[in-house]
Order: sequence, then C-alpha cells, then structure tokens
Amino acid sequence: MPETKYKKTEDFNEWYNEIVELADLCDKRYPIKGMNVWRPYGWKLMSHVDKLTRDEMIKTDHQEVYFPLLIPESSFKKEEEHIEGFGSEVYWVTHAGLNKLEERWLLRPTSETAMYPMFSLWIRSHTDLPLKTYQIVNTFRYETKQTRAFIRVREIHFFEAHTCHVDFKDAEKQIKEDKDIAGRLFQKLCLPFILSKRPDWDKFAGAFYTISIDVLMPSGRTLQLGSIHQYRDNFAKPYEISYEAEDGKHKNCHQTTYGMSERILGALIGVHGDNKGLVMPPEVAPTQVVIIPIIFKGKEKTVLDSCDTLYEKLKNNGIRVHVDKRDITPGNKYYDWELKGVPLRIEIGPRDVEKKEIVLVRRDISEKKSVSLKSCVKIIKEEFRSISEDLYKNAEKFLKENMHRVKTVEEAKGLKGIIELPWCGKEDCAMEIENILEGNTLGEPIEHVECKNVCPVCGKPSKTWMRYAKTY
RNA sequence: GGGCCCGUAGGGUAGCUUGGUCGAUCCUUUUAGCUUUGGGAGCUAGAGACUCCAGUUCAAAUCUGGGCGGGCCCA
Repeated sequence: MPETKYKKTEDFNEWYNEIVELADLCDKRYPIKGMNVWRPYGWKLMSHVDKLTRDEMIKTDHQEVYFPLLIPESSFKKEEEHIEGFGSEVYWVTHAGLNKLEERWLLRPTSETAMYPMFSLWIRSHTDLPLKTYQIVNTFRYETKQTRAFIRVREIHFFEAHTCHVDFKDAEKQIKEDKDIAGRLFQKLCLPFILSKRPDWDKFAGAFYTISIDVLMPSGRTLQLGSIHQYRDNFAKPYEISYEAEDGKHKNCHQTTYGMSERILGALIGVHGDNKGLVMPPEVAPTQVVIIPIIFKGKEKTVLDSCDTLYEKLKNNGIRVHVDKRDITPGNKYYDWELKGVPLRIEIGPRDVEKKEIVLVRRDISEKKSVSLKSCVKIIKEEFRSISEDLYKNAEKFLKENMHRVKTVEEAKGLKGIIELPWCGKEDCAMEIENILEGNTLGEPIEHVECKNVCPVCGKPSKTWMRYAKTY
C-alpha cells in the first residue's frame, strides 16, 4: 500500500508539506516568500469553505461588500493601538508610476481602517443600525517568521465581518450570534474547537476584548482559525461613527468583528488527513462521489453507459459527482482520488452491471461494500452523515485526550496539547508559565469554569484558568 | 536585528571535498504508438536540468566574488 513518504503521526510538519504539494492545493514556487499560488483543487476547496461561510452570513442578515485593497496612511493612523499592533507588518505603496506619492498607501492587513471612515458616512440614524457587513478578500501581512502553506502566509485569503450597533448590549448579542455561527460552520467542517478569551496583552490591537477560535492539530500545537472581537466604541470614537438616537442625542456606535482565514483549509488537511492524503468532510468536498468505470475489452459500452446513468441520477439528487473516464488503470485512479480526499468512491464493472449493483468505498475507513443500484442514493446520503459524524468524533476524541486541567507547573511539564492552569490574573505569572512550558497563552475559557485553586507561580488565590499551548 | 545553510529536467536525486572520464546518474514526470484495465501494468521510440552575472583556468556543475531566490536557528 503506497503511502506518503512522511507519516502523519511521526513527522507531522513534513507530512503536511508533502500533502499540500501532492494534492495540488498550492504551488509554493512563486518567487515571493509566503505568497503561494492557489492551484485549481486548492482554490475549489477554499471556495466551498467560503460558500459555507456565505450561507451563514446570509442566514444571519449580513450584507456582502467589497472595499478597496489600498488604504491611505491618514485613515490607518486614526486609532493608536491599532497602528501599534499592525504598523510593523504592513506593506507600503510609496510610488505611482514615476512619482513619489504625497501620502503613502498601505495594503490592508485587515479592513477596519478602510471601512470605518465610510461607515461614518453611511450611518446617520439609529434606524441604520445594526449595520452588518462582511467581505471575503485578500489581506497582506509582512510575516518575518517561517511561512507555511495556508497556516502562515503573507497574502491571506480572509473573511471579515464588521458590524455596528446602537450600544454595547446590542454588540454583545452579535458576539453571541458569532459564536453560534462558528458552532454551525465548524460542525459542518467536522472541526471541534475551543473558545478562549484572550488576555488583555494579547487581544486584537484596538479591541475591548478578543475571543479566539482554536483547533488542536495532530502535532499538539494549536491553530487559531478565527477571532471574534468586541470593540465597544474604541474605533467609533476616532472614526466618528455615530448616530442620532430616538431622543435626538448623538451617540457612538459599538462595533464587533469576526474574522477567519484560509487556515481553515490548513486545519481540514491536518486534522482529517492520513497517510494516503486528504480526507474531506462531505459538506466541503468539491467532489463528493467519484465513479470509476472498470472497463474490460468488449464490455466498454455497457459499463460506461451504467456510469453515465448513475451520474445523472446522483446529480439530480444534489450530489456532487464525477465520472473518471481517463485512460489510466483503475488502481491509478483510486490513489489519485484518495489523495484528493473524495469521501466516497463507486466502482462499476461488468459484474456489477449484471447484478444491478455498485461497489461503494469509504475514503476515511476504506470500507468496501456492494449496494443495489435501486437504493444507492439513500445509502450514499446516509454514508455522508456517518462519515461526517466519524470525522467529528475522532477529532473530538483527540482534542479531549489532549486537554489537561492541572494545578501545578510540575504536573503540566511534559504534557502535550492544551494545558489549563489556575491563574491569578497577573501578566507576569502567565509569562513565567509561558517560559517554563515553552508555549503561549491562549486565554481563559469563555464559559465560567469554577476554580478554587492558587496561582502556581505567586500562590495567590485564582478564580479562573488560563490555557497554554504551543501554537502555530 | 544577529548567525548558519542551500540552489542540477515539472518533482525527488547522484556527481562538487581532490576542476578534465559529464556528450551529467537514477527514480518519477511527460509525448506518440501498440497493448492493457476489479489497487500505481508492459513494450518501442522520443522530450526534459547544472539559478544569474563576473572572475580564476588550457579546461568550471565542481574553485572565488556578487546578485536573485529558498530554508533553518537565535533575539
């Protein structure tokens, strides 16, 4: 059984690089570091993820917009903390043609500073609120650390929802909605995640608070897939986003954002993949079922005709299906589609045509069974559900096994994955633990978790837990 | 910001230390034809590379310098 050169469980990082190339997701040979070319299959996958995101946005009354890539320096500079956070990692446009620009422009690292001057023009009255927008665009950050396909890049495929509300309370409702959206979306992607409230020193530049969405990769490192920010009126003040309330008074808006990126694809690859390649959850798989004709000399037509008939039948039942008629051996095709992570494979040969059956093979567990043509649509849909359930359960099991709640640093040492330790609330103590565990703070659990212990560093009573992990 | 390493067909490699035997190795890829197809088939004939510039030399993939590109480690 041919498999990847590097094994997922032995050398995850090398395995990941190998898979990304083999499965034709992206081409890292583009001559700028961290700017990779999306190849057709990778882009298709990303588009399907984006579609699921769009579906959620439509369901929750968000409007899609598109803002320009370039932002004038003066707009960018209005919120002080924000510049501090992003200043060192933006790309600047300083020249146009032969002329030096009077005012520099920057490539958006995120779009607050592009959008908010416009929001200030759009919003006049409380009846304009809430304003719920989103866009799916590319953003640019000058990463100096090591880059990694889909995980740390300089041109980022980015989803960002930006909302404006009458007050803090209404913005909090939005945060709640965002958590629900994440719940539904990542369920479809079969990716269990944890939500953590980031510590103050690590929140998004300019935010009132930040909630991060993290998944655990098989390497034991966490990967942040998204973040939800409560801005309060931190941006509304400098950008003058205000409205006239019912009582005639002018008030600042309260804002939130919700961001995710192509890292989702990194997580799909890492969490579900195996030594044969990708394993795509049926919800995002660009091809959900591939039909492989098993052709024997003299029986080409009957086999191909049954394949075509089945193709039409599945297509009409809303299944994304493909018939692979390439002139290569069936085995070759199996390997190819396994690499691409297609959830179900159907084999049809002369024997099957005769018996009015098909052979159905599951990608995730390699289970093979014969199914009657008559009942195949129903069975395929059941298999989709079952595959999704299994993928989610396996990932959840791994996450649970690698989350440790302990009371002392001694117990924490040597544990893999996510570690929760009592925390007194002081930055110094968390930093100390970061150093000892050689990891990063993820934040506190967002749901209240009882903690009656003492801080393992300073010994003071701790009411909450702090999560630590090695991160990407 | 500081340090280290690397660059040979589309991908992976051998050759470099000690310049000549390189008209550059092997696997994969790829084109045409025949043949085959229930887990990467076979045969025949083809295609495809020394990162760029300068230097040393009778002679450079191999040595020197620089450019471009890539990777790693430390802060």
